[in-house]
Amino acid sequence: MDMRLFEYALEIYKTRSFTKAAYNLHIAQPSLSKQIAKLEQELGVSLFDRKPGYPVEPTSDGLVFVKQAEKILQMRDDLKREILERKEGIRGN
Amino acid sequence: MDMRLFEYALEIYKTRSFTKAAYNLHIAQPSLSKQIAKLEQELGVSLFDRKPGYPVEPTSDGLVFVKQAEKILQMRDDLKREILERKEGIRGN
DNA sequence: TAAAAATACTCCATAGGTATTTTAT
DNA sequence: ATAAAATACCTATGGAGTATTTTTA
Repeated sequence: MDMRLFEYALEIYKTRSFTKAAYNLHIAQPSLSKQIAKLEQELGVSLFDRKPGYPVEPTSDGLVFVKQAEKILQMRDDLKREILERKEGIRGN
Repeated sequence: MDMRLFEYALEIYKTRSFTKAAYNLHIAQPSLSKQIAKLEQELGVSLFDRKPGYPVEPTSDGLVFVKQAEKILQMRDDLKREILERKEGIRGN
């Protein structure tokens, strides 16, 4: 379960669509479907309800997952930025 | 920058050694060295000071990185556990 | 000279791609 | 009939391995 999957799940949540999410993530739709299917298998729960003709809906597990994923991604980005700041700031310690 | 790298950096921090960390992580020492080198390049900072004959020391950037990495890994594990609990608990929502 | 990390390759697992099929409206 | 997701199969990137060299105390 790595962070790429967090980004994938989050984008599906935001767009309510595998096709749109894949487009925004710059990967092909089947690649995205496969990754999510694998993640759902690994967790043993379904994260999204799909029904052709309707928007993709997160399950209650999916909602928990996506919300926490968002926090974790935020922390990672904060860390990256902090290292950047330390590198460029006037700081010799 | 994915979570595998967080685990790698954390183990080096704990053991103060690439060789011991690689052993604990069940990967070869050169593989670990390569991954850390790549990470350091990506961040543009050095995370660990190596000197043959002395324990590996985290740099100040390395310390910041490792501490935050630890928190992020903890959150990921919490999420995994939470999904598990929801699956197995008496919960129908 | 002995230890630990770095290099230089080789290999393979899997993320990702293309083509097609299925599904529900 | 259509649009979106799933399935089947193929490709290739990069994570990991083995062998070897470098470093410095």
